[in-house]
Amino acid sequence: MRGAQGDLLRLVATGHAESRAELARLSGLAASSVSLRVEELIGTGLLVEEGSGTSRGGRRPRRLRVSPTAGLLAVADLGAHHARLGLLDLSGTPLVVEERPCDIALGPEETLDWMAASFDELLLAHGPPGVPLRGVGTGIPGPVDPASGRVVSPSRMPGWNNFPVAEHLGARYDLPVLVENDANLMAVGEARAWPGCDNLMVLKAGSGIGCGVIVDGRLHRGRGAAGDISHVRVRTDSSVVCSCGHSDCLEAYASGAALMSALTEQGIAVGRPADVVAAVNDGVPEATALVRSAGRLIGEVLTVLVNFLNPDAIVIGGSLSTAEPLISSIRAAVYERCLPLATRDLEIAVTRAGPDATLLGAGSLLLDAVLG
Amino acid sequence: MRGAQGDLLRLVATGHAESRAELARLSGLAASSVSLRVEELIGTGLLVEEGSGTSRGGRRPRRLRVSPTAGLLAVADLGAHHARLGLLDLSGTPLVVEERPCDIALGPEETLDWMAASFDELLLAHGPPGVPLRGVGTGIPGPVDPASGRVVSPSRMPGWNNFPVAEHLGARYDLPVLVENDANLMAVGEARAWPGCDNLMVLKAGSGIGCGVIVDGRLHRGRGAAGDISHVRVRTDSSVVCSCGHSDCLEAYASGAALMSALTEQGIAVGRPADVVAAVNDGVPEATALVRSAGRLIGEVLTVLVNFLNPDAIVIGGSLSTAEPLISSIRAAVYERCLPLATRDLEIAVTRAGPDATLLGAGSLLLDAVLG
DNA sequence: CCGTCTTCCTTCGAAATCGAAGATAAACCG
DNA sequence: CGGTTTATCTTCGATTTCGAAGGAAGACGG
Repeated sequence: MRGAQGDLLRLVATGHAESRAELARLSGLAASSVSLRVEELIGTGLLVEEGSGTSRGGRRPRRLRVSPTAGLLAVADLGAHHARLGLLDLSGTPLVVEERPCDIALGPEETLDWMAASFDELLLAHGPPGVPLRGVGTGIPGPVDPASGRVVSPSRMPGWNNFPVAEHLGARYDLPVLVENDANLMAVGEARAWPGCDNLMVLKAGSGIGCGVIVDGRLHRGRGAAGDISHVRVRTDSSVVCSCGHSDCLEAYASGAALMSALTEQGIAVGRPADVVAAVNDGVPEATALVRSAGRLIGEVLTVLVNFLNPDAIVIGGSLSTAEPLISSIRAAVYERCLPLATRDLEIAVTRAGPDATLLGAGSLLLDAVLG
Repeated sequence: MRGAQGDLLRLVATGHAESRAELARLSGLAASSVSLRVEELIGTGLLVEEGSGTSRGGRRPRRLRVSPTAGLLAVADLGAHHARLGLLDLSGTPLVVEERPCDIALGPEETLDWMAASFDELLLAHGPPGVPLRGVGTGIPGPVDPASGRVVSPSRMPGWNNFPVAEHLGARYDLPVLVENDANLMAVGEARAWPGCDNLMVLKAGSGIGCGVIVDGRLHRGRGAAGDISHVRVRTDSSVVCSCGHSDCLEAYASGAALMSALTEQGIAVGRPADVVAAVNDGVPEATALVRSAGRLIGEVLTVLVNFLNPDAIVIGGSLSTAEPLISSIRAAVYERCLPLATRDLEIAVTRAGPDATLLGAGSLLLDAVLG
């Protein structure tokens, strides 16, 4: 699937184009060439024509879709104690998504074997017969070197340091394999839900604080470590030493883990970040106050980045994103302190892609590899 | 000059390619197509063949250059009290650069007329006869809306707010016109001097503190205001209100203007940022101490941005960049506090492009418009 | 000095792409 | 309802681009 055909298929798969005319506009190819290639793609069974779209004033376009029988992608979002696993078709649409408990502290081999076994189960139970698996991807809650597919100095993944995840998966699957930081995948997944927004900051507020950056419509990796905001020094009265060795990191005050231990110290039992949200929603004043101050600290850090990057939107996801006070205090801090020029058109909102954003992002990046 | 021919010419003009073979590698076109197009470009007088390059193990390439008679670009770097003006050929090489005193506080019309008159003088004195002017560009020490070419809420340019600079220049010159923030142009100019570095932060330390950002090899504008770091809140003991209305902005402590007024208060006479550098180099302890603490504050702000953007290099230019203590204290702060993953391959260095970086950047962006 | 290698560049038939013109289909509007 | 407008899609000859093969020019090594 190379060259022009791959480009066209990708445009349809990613939802950017739905008709031959749109393909012509977006690909830069002549309409006649597009028709030719599309016929071929329909001939090979990768594209299907499906009804007609909505008119833009003239003849209605004949809607194109990636064939549901063209292939499947198996994707995962590994978390500390839970993983989300799913099967997508080649348009990135989920067929099935499941959340299962797991424990990455068991180490990479065991965890990845478990993941593969889970994929097999999903394929057996939900994979339409005869539809081939075309790619495998997973999000990792730690830094990943994009070139080698290795985990690099993760803070909360014992036994994973420098483990060649992509290589390990590649040995089992003779398919394109994607390994990427979970916040980065989440950002890619969100980006598809924010058409017209080419510059996004996507915050993952869960046990840790992650951030993925979309610049010019594409994931920004820098040298592999871009998007870290959790070890920024924040201004506080107290002083706490973070796991990274420095003092007063954002993570030590505003991450789900930090909130949980603070609440526990105050005698309020919480076992996972969602419990913090529940406490806030139940009107537990200590929880609300803590979440508020976490939002303020996060917002103050974002202030610097908003002035610098001048994004179209800040999207907040992760398990803490359902805590309303978090969002509003982030908003307050950003709007108060940023330059008017930077916040004039800035939207600060919760995830549009929902809890599957990471899986959708994995699908999106995998498509590039599969259709490349 | 559209399509494939423009692409080829641009590759030669920007110095990326020097031979047909290199053009083929970089453009993705077949070698045969390149030859065809290059012959045409030579035929129209835009390219010339000039001797041969160095062998890479086989036959020596026939070196290609943009013809010196293909055209000229007139570029300017407007500052508060001085402007640099220059003529470039279409490969972006300066024919002549001059620095002249000016005063932007006289307002846009008068300043732009003065600029145009200066261009005319330069063309008369240094422009080879018969070589046409092909584009005009200028850097502005304030925010510029890239789409409209207007100045937007500048802090130190009385009378310029919302003035349509591009339109005004376009009325005088029937040519491509470029109007862009000076730090952004400087970043583009530096980028050409840092091959292999696709992600750069370029700091302009002069009267103000500007920053241009190169992401993936291209200037990042965001919604037009990207790159601002001067109004970030810094941690200090004292408290100062900035011109933007907030307190403790970086600019209020670490800009050349702030250093000048602090030195003046201590009875040391300085009239421009270069005087501060001179005082440092003369071993005036107050000056050195001030510059050190400015560097530390700047470095602390950069810390956040380095973790987030994970650039290949931070380049420091502007008139304060020759103060060695500034550079070293920025380095110290960044290396001390950033994540090891982010600083592992990070270079922090002074400008390679020198004082003409802004002019070179203007030339580079203008080329895109001229050859587009 | 002479053969071999590498790289650069051109030649020429094959293939892909373009673009103008026309056919098709639906919205819009008196 | 029928003409007008708008947009989508196809047809087909002209143009561009490709790519394999070969010639040109120098490096390298005996």
